[in-house]
Amino acid sequence: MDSFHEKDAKVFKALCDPRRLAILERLRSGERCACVLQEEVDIGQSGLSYHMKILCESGIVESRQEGKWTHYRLSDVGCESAIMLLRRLTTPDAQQKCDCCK
Amino acid sequence: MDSFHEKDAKVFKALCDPRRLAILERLRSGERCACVLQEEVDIGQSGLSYHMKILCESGIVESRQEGKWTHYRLSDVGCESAIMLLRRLTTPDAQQKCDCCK
DNA sequence: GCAAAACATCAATTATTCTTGATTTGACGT
DNA sequence: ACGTCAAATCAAGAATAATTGATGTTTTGC
Repeated sequence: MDSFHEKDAKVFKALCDPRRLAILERLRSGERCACVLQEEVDIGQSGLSYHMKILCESGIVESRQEGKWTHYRLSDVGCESAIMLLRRLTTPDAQQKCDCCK
Repeated sequence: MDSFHEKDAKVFKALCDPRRLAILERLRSGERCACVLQEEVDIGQSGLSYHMKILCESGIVESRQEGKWTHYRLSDVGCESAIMLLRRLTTPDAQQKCDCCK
């Protein structure tokens, strides 16, 4: 299919899993390291890592390495561009009717 | 899992498929009946019906019956509330740090 | 009432995503 | 260099979602 729709879909794929939404909700109150997130959302280590990768690749979350810890936080830029994308996708264009709608 | 996250995820599930994004894009330029959409996005009849159901159930699209035709259009209310949901999910809260972030 | 058109639904297959435990990698302290 | 801890990656299975063709439903025209 169209590659730009694939790319847009990726952002929403990051948002369409309840566990990832639970993670996002935790990050709203500030940066967190993986080990803390893991407890807060009650998930296994490899499971958290899997979901964090998806969130980071979508651009909504960014990570910061500090020694052996990884800290995650919401990305201002990523979040804002996700909102703008959604707005763009749902904003009406020029008003044209198809044939069968007169 | 938390049922409210399940419910929120549903909106984004509607948006995370490239074919559905292609459909949305078509609807931006105005209402369309299923038969026209089907041609425009090059999909089979039952496939379109499947995707339209998901879009309608998310609230982003609404449908209107006219005889044997079904017309679909973007829902102002649904689109706006999807944007507000995304904004809410990505807006930082009170700034608290977890223990290991000092 | 019958046939056809426009969709919706169903059922079977395929594809994708999620989960889980095991292994690997990289950083740190000793 | 070795052991340990934090995460990432891998691999196998389970769960979900998408595709496709067949069947069902409703409306319209005859």
